[in-house]
Amino acid sequence: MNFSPSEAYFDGALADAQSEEWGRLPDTGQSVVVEHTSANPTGPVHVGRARNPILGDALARVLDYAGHDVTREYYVNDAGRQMAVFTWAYETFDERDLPEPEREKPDYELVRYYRKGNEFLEEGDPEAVEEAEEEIAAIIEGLDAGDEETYERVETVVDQVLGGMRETLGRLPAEFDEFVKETRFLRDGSTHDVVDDLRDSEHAFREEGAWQLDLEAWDIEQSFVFLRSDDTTLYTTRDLAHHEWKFEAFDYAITVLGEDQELHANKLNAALDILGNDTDRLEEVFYAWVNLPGGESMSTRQGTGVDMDDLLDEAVARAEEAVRSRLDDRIRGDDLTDEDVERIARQVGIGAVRYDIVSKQPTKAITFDWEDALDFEGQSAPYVQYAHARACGIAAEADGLKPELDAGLLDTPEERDLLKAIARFPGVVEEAAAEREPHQVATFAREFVDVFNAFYRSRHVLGEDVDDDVAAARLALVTAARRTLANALDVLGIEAPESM
RNA sequence: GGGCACGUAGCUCAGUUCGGACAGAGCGUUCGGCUUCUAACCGAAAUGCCGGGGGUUCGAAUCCCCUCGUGCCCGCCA
Repeated sequence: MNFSPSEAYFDGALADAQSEEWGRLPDTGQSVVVEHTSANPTGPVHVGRARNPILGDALARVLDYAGHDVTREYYVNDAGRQMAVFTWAYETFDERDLPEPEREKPDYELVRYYRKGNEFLEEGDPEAVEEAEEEIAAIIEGLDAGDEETYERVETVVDQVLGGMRETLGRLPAEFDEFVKETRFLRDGSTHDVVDDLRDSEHAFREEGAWQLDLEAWDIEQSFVFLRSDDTTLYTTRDLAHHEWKFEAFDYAITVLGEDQELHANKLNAALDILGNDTDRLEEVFYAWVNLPGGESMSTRQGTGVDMDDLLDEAVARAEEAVRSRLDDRIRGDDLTDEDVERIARQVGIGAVRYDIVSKQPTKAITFDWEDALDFEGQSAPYVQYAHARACGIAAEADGLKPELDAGLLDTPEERDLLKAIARFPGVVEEAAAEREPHQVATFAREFVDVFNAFYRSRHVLGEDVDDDVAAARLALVTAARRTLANALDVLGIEAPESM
């Protein structure tokens, strides 16, 4: 069977793609909360977890383009043992006994206490360690009981560290609509309500003083402890209350998690089911680790790994070098100021890092490699950004020419291929959103550029040998291509420079 | 031991849901292209038992079973 699209299809795509809204789908009326990153506020964001904010942010963006009402949530784990250890360490150790911070930034400054505290607990004098453990336990109990003073002590640490982390994440950029603190569900009593409800369920039992759930019916062999024998709650218990809040506030909830969280997620789902929730409204997107070349994993506690700030700085520095080295043989006469160079370097450098991560299937493990992450040629953000800048260049040189929306004048194979590629974009957004796979948009963007470059090479817009009406139609085509590129990059959270 | 994921050119990866044309890109290698809207680009060449074995099918990278390798998980941690 053979069929081909009608002229109306090409005319429609050409017209629709002139809009800044190109690729956006009609409102679904559905609210979706995308929880991502949610890294414990223990120290600087490192590259080992870089996939979470980049994937999560891109996922939120593609769902937004697909017409959902998206809320981006960072769940702040401020109630666990880690934060109790951190708070104790912060109050106990003297700054004079700590090494110099790697950066003048609160997350780098405070993580020194956290590392020192952990080191002490591992290697310190047993009696002193026991004493410390008592203090730590007191903090956990204070939080669990909703004690205001304890809450404030912990908050002092959490808010400072989180502030530093937010700054780093903002560079990607990964920004959030809500920072939801775990302690909120202790202070409002909802965690303890969950405990009461679970205790009444037919799956609950008590063993060695701890309350737990038998999840055999969900094919989970390990039981789910929801109340310790000392009657304090666990992270997972609080997460149940957290998710009941999500069910209350949103139609749909998606969580971006590392693959190590899968069992936890399954247990959480089963317990939410027991509590009578519609767990079809909850979904997880898992990603595999970013590891270091030697197979070493990145750890905040141990201080191994590459800090995200260092990666981004290096990316921007290399991009600036690339921009400057090209300044001399630029043909286009738009003199770039130092400010322009810096802006472009930032857009290109950070875009390259983002694209490197967002373009791959999240379930595949990545070994971090400086050269690969900072490659500005081939299948990369700069490749797509460059095509966008070229398209902008044509528009900038086209003074006086008015675009003409007439696909009938665009009948060469290169023009037809480009029209078809433009027309595909909304469908790609729809598919990527439905599958929760932002990397499909990255693949589309790269393929789109191949088609655009074929057109760019063979069909000039501005030239003495091009008829005026054809030039006008081609200008409209270039505008549509430019819009497609800009919005595809926008879905991925990558900026589209108008000049490079 | 059990569960989940991954294995496609020297390297990094698309394609696997929903089976269909000689399996596609980029990097690297070899050759070629800036008096023409930006060469961070483009063209050409070489490179593959799609981890292995079996099965289903007219047809399998794709579905099923087995197997090998790698990562992650199997806490009254988060």
